[in-house]
Amino acid sequence: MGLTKTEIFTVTQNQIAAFAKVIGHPARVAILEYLFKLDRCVCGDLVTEIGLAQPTISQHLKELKHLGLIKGTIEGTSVCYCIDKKKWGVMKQMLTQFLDQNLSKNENCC
Amino acid sequence: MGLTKTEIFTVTQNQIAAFAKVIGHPARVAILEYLFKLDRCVCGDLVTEIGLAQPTISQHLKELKHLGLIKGTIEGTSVCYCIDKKKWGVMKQMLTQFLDQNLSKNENCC
DNA sequence: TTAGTTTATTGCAATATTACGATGAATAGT
DNA sequence: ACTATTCATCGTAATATTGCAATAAACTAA
Repeated sequence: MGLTKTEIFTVTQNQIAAFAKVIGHPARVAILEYLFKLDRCVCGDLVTEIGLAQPTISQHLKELKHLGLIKGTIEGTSVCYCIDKKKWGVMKQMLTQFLDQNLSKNENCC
Repeated sequence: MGLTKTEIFTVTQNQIAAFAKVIGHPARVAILEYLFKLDRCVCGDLVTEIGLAQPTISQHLKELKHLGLIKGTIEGTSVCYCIDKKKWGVMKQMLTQFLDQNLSKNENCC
């Protein structure tokens, strides 16, 4: 069907999945890394930096914006994007907690 | 096209995306959480626990296994799954490093 | 106003993902 | 051998994602 049955999972499980999903594409990873590297609002040069067509980049930015991970401010003809640090912190907390589940208790298995 | 252009990204970017992608579905989040909760090999009851049809669960397990996050050992008629702690550690390290990018340097932006 | 610049949106094609019924393969118990 | 159980695979339908050309929208500068 291609349609995720979100209703049978918890809110937290769906949120973790949503955050992870948006990172689950190398173009979006590259965009986020670039925004972090410059550590300022980036106006325009994302298309040449990443190497995908402008509509494609725009679409990836839209998804990142939709989750709130980046925010864009209009600056003349161009739009400047940067990380939303608050939302990034929320994501980091959720994913870290998921990744930090205890690995060690049981050693006599597998 | 529906086809990711992996060749224009770095190996690390693709790996981060691949790990994140597999977590990017609530069923797989639920499966992993359940395996952690029990902290032992789980034989069989994943289907009833998660609430999706058996072929669907089997497919999600296959993806988790393909990335090496879980391993399954045949135990009579059933197959027992558990977290591959070593691989989990690798993923945790990669994603944590990505999430820990410095947020603080520049405060006079956005 | 006109032309140039930059980003968003639309429309489309190709591929991927999600889900499940039906079936197959392997084993255990009788 | 027969049956039941469990998991994997196949086939299929529905939806989602990725990518880009074409176009629109919004602003700047002359």
